[in-house]
Amino acid sequence: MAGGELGHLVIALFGPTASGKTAVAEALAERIRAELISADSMQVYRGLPILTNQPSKPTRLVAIWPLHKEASVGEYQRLAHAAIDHALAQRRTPIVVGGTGLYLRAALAELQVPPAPSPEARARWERLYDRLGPERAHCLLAGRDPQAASRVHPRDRRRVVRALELAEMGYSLRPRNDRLWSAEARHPTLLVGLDVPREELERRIRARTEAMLAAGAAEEARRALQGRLSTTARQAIGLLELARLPAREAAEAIVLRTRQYASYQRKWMRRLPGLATVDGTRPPHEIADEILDLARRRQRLPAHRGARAGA
RNA sequence: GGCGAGGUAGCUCAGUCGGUAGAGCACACGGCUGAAAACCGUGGUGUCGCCGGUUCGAUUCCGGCCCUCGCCA
Repeated sequence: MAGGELGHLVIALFGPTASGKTAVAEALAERIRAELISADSMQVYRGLPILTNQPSKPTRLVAIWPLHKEASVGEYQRLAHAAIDHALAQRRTPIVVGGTGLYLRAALAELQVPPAPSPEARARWERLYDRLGPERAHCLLAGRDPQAASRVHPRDRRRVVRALELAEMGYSLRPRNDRLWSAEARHPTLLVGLDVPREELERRIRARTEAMLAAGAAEEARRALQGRLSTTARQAIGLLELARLPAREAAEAIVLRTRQYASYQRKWMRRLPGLATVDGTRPPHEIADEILDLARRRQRLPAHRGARAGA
């Protein structure tokens, strides 16, 4: 049988920024043969190690793309699946650590990812949307893909445009197998969420922001902005703030956006099926022990129950 | 001290010719399938600075007081 001490089990760690995911993952890697794999839409970029809080221990799918590259879940998904399967083949336990809910689900499951439009098609549909206005554009979509239209709000320009592109190419925005919000996974998976109370998280976010500034985040941002930035990379928290605002204001803006991001991640945590919550305020090595305990217990269950728990 | 401007939501402000008020941001909740640190939707959270007067009724008009900012002393 492939896999190490824990067999074919994949361990996935989720939680808000500053909940201590990285430290716990590293503590786990000290205890078992493991392979750390990042599920983070910003850590994939090269050139922002401080702002995106990249781990210091070797981790897959970190710093793999230049800042001018447009990120894509589909592309990330292929790399993540390869990394996970490779680790298992080497009898290592893949530990998927992520802050980006969509990326985490893409790494664990087989999401259907329809093809990208040509830039021309996108521009054409965007112009049409702007010319018709939300209501009539949505009507047009309803005529071509009623399923998609019923799930998309007329004012959601991005999704109406995307659905129109896909309809034109013979696809639908609504996939046949909706695996995003299910517990389905490619391998038996233990999904753990680190829970940290709001007030404690706020303290950690402030401390981390100060630490980033002290570590030279402003210089990192300035350097990154000298090159071409993809629309995805330029969304990194702190990048534009540090370039445009005085240091104090930038720090406040970073704290605010990080807090908002953390609250978005908590939402994902509530919603991810099959997620086991552990107390993130305890020391990382204790949390790691608790997770290994959960993992070993999971391994004693019949495979089909392990794979489908919470589905 | 004098003159001027102002005190309305957590913040920045609008408004009410007298019938207890609303925008943006923040915040909360929900959605999401080649952008997700993105994007979309829903929700107003309030001694209208304080005290008194006029009035059926004052956040609005009148008087006094307190506070903030600016200019002049």
